[in-house]
Formats: sequence, structure tokens, C-alpha cells
Amino acid sequence: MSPPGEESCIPTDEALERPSTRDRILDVALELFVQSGFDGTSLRVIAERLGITKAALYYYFASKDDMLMALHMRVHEFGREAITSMGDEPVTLEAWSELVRGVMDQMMAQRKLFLLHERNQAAIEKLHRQQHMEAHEDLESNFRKILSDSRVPLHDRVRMAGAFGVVFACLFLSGDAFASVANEELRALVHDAVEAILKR
Amino acid sequence: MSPPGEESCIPTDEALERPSTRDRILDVALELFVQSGFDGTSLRVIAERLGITKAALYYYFASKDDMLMALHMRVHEFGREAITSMGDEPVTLEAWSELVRGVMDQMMAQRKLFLLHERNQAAIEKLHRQQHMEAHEDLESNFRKILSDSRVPLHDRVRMAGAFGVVFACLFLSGDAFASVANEELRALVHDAVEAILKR
DNA sequence: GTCTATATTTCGATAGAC
DNA sequence: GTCTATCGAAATATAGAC
Repeated sequence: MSPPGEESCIPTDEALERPSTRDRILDVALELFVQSGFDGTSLRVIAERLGITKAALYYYFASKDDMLMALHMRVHEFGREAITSMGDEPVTLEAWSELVRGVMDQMMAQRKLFLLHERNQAAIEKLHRQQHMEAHEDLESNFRKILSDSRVPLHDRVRMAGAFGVVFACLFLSGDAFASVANEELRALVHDAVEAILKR
Repeated sequence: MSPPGEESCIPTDEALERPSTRDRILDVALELFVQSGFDGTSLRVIAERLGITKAALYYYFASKDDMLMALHMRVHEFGREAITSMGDEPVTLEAWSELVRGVMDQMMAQRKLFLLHERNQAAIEKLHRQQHMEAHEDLESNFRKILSDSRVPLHDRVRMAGAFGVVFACLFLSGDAFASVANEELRALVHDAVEAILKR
């Protein structure tokens, strides 16, 4: 009993601790949700890959949706600071360039988490509806809100959306076309392209 | 009996004919697959919205997958000419600009069809696996093949991917942020942004 | 914490009348 | 072409022993 929620990570014995069962479940779930989609992944295969049974999963998660929610929350942490750093004043192209660069770094570091969102939009939106998460403040809704800010010239907003699209296309839409390119080299090339689109 | 396949459209009586039941089914399915995802849409709700029963759907389609496949094929027609127009010689930035412009027009005209693909990648990939569609020649696989062509400088390939991302972000990732903008105005602004990224 | 066993539901699909 | 009725499969989720 007393199923563990999102426990605070108090390192009891230095950096010796292996990932908890809960985290191992989430790692496997993330892998499979990206590969086969949320709906295409049954609890049975998740359990099988972990070497446990379906029922054991329910000790850690109240439902399958709960797993998706836990993974969804992981992404939030990243987007939060980046987005909230922009206040309510109109965004400038220079500030946007800075933001896009930061988001790109996070996307490269947490590739799978962002792929999860790209490939399971329907399932995640369903979650949002069920849990009445109104003022949810996630990355893409804030992204869209900024792009709707009529105080910023339309020309600039299109460039801002486009700059983000450059990153998105190079990291995700391109599949593994750039997989053989070193991270630093790709980062520099993408950043130059972003600059080209945001420069006046 | 004799369930109708993809019939050739011989206009029997001028432009008088209303959409066939088969097409009405596909229209509703497209709407719902985009809204709730393929897996999140049951045949029951499709039938209900059409005012018929589940069983009636099977007169027109052999399976639910068959519906998705029919919609998938609709997109193919668009991408084909655009992609096959580029032969096997290395793509230039100028040719790519032309191609991106054409794809953008098709995306604006057939928005829902492209949304279907963006939001149901997992389901469509599963289709491809089951039907062993190897040399499938669809839009995104050709897109990725071109971006992997090592005869083109990496710098240019990143720009090409980015240019496509600009379109993608402005039309899809931005949601309805640009919904109030006239098509022609948006088209011009996006194209300028694409030019900025493809210009040497 | 993990198991076996089972309840419950929903969905895709089929059979056959009309 | 569309219906009623039903099948069979697979999934999520629960109960309770260990």
C-alpha cells in the first residue's frame, strides 16, 4: 500500500541509487509511446519488457492515463522557465532568437520527450479535457498566445513562428536525415538559419 | 453486394451529383480522425454522425484501417508530382524554393488531409508495416531522402529542411494564431520568410 | 511489491434478414 | 444498402493471496 507519487529525490546514499521501478516504468513507457503511439501500446507489452506483470504497474500508477500524465509533466519543467521569462510586454525578435536557442537545446537534450508530444497530440489533448486543465500554461499554448499578440507586427510574428519551425523541422520532421551530423555542428547550422529568418 | 472500390468519377449527369455515401463517410472520418485521432475514434461515432449504423460502413469499407488507407491515398496524389518532378540530380536551393511554394499551396488547400497525417503518424506507420509498402514514395520519405543526399552541402540541406519547417510552423504548429489573416497575405509573408532562409 | 485470476467494457467485425 | 443481433478479441482495471 501507500503507492508512491512523485517522490522528492533525496539521495540516501550518494549517487549510488539506481533508477526506481517507477522511473524504469516511465522510461519503457516513453520508449514505446514514441515508437507505437499511446493507443498502440498496451500495458501488457510494457509489463513484459520490464519482466513484471500488468497488475504490478497499478501499484505505481492509478491508470494508463496516469502514466502519460507523468511523462507529460516531465516536459513541462523545461518549457516553463523559458516561456515565463517572457513577461507580458511584446516580444522582440532578439528576445525570440534567445528563446528559440534555449528551446532547441532542451529539445536536443530531451528528444524523446518532445517526440512523445509530437506523436501523441490526440491522447494528450484528451487528457487535458478530462482533467479540466484550463490555465495549463504549457509550451505550445504559450507559444501560440505569443504568436497571436497583435501588438507585434504580423511580419515579425510570421518570422517568429518560422524560426521555431526551422528548429522543429531539423530536429524532428527530418527524421534521421541529420542523425550522422555532430550535435554541435547541427546546432550551429540551425542557429544560423534561425538568425537568417529573424534578422531585419 | 459488389462493394464499390475507388470508382472512376464519370460525371453521369453534369455537375448535378451530390457526394456519394462513400465520400460522405470519408469526410466524417477525416473530421473525427483529425479531432480525436484514429484510435480515439470508434466506428460507432462515425456511424452516428452519419445517421446510419456501424454495420452499414462495412458495405463501403472492408475495415477501419481501410478507411484510413483511403484517406491516406488522397494525400499521395498531391505530393507525387511535386516530388517526382525532382529527378535524381542534386537539388538546388532555387528548385527547392519552387517546390516548397507548391507544397505550401497544397497544404493550404487540403489542410485537413495534412493534419490527418501530422496527428496520426503512429496509425499510418502501422498501416505501412502491415501492407509491406516498401517503395512507397510518399511525401515525407522522399523529403527525408533528399535531405540525406550527401552530394548537397550540409549547409544547404539544413536550409532546405528549415524552409519546409517555416511553412509547417506557420500553417500547423501555430494552431489558429494566423487564422484571421487572409490566405494571400499569409502566403506572401511565409514565402518571404522561406526566401530569406534559402538565399545565399 | 508482485503475483494469479477475473471482472468489465469497448471495439472491430460478421451473419443474415429485409 | 441498411438494418438487428451477436461474436470474439483485446484492453483496462480490480480483488485478494503471498
